[in-house]
Amino acid sequence: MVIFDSVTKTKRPFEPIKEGEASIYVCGPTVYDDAHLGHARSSLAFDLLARTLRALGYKVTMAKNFTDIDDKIIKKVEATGKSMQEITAYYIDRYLKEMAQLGVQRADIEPKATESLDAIEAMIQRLIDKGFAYVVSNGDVYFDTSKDPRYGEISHKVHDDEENQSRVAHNSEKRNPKDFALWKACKGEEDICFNAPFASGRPGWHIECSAMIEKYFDGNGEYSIDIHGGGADLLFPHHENEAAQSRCATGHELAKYWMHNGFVQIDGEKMSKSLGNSFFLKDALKVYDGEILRYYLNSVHYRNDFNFNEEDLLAAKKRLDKLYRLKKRLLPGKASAVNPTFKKVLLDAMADDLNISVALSVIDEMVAAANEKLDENPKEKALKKETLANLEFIDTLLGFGGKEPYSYFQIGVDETLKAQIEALIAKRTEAKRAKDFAAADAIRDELTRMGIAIMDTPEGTVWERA
RNA sequence: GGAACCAUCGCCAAGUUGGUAAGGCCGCAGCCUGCAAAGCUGCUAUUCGCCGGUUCGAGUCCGGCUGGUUCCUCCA
Repeated sequence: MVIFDSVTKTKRPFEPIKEGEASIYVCGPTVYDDAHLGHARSSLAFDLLARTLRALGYKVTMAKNFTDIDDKIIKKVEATGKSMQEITAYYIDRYLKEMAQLGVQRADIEPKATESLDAIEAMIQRLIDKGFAYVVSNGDVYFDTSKDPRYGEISHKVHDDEENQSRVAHNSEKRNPKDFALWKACKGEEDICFNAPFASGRPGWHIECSAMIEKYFDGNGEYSIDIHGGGADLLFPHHENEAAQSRCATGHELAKYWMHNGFVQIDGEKMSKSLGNSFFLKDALKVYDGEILRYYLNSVHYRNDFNFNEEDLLAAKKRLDKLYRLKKRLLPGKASAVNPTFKKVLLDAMADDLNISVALSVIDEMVAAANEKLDENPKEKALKKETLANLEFIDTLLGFGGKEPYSYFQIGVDETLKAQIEALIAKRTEAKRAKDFAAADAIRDELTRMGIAIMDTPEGTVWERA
């Protein structure tokens, strides 16, 4: 496995800190609102990472946190009158359900800030004790970036204090402009606060992740985890700050590899709520099946920016359709063993920093080759069984193609409509038998108007939702 | 203002060590079909934003320009 490390900006061979294992921590969402397409993309990208590493034989432990203490959540509490727990539990539940629709496997560890306060406080205390952090008059605790000579190495940000000074002038008690809050002291009665030795208050955003990683991963004395992931926007300041805190608190580096996924745009425009475009994942899921969205969102390399639009989505759907049409030709039957060459080529592609484009092209070629052979000899049992096994492998590695093909093509068609369609097809088959092609074509037109496409096969007429 | 990344066929998109452009969508022709659809076959960039340079040879390296995105503030 080769991974593009955002810190060195090069592809580096994956050499885990513990032989045969892979520890991954991905920054999850702050749960104050519904998940958007960007969350989906990040989630999907690291799902692919975990699946690939598992397929390569690594024992993967993946953690994805929920930030459930945050200013935006507090604002939502104030705006809705609901409790913080109600709000965060609601959005966590929705997030998990929507990601499940995309075929994202659950993380092995899903830590929450509210459940990690002990670790957070301990780490802050350690930083204070070691002189890397300081408490100011109101009880806020800041990390002293000047005490960490390696601060800036993750994001390659140059210290340009002069310029930044003006921006953060109001934080007068900060010793350096780049210092950031580890703990925010309670401001008023209505604030949501937790007790801590330094002051009643709540943790800063960055410390959560550092503390959770220390809590759940042992590391090897040199690094705490193998891979730290997240959106490209998190590189600075979030990951820079995480790295600094952990480095100073533990004496070793946080992660051996850093991976960052690219951004999602919609129809060429920056994704924002004000645009009113299908910003939320839930809206996209109303229109498109999760599996298609998964295929589409994963069809572009995770580091590239992604321009979400209907035309491309449709092209992606057609590619997936082809795979399922092949699957129709293979059933009923049982899978034998995956073709070793196919497996190797597919895995090699994914092992190259998740080269999904090559992986998908390998699949397309496999599908075409199988169709060709089946055209020649529709009853080739060994081929059918092997192809079925190939499809199973694709499902395990990439998370699509696992459905029963007829149901895939009939998503959103209820039983009544189904019966109606099948009755029409039966009528058409009768008309065809009687060589009444005008009547047969009229029925086909009617089905087309209903959004149903039909195709005649040696085994009879089958239909799909167009 | 500072920094990073990107720019390949009508559209999406691959292309570590420079060696002569994957795959998909669309389109065209053919096979198959009562006709279609589906599937298959063939065709579809002498060319990789522009201008220079290095080299026997560059999409791939270097410099400049143009265009786009991102980060420097909460953000996947």
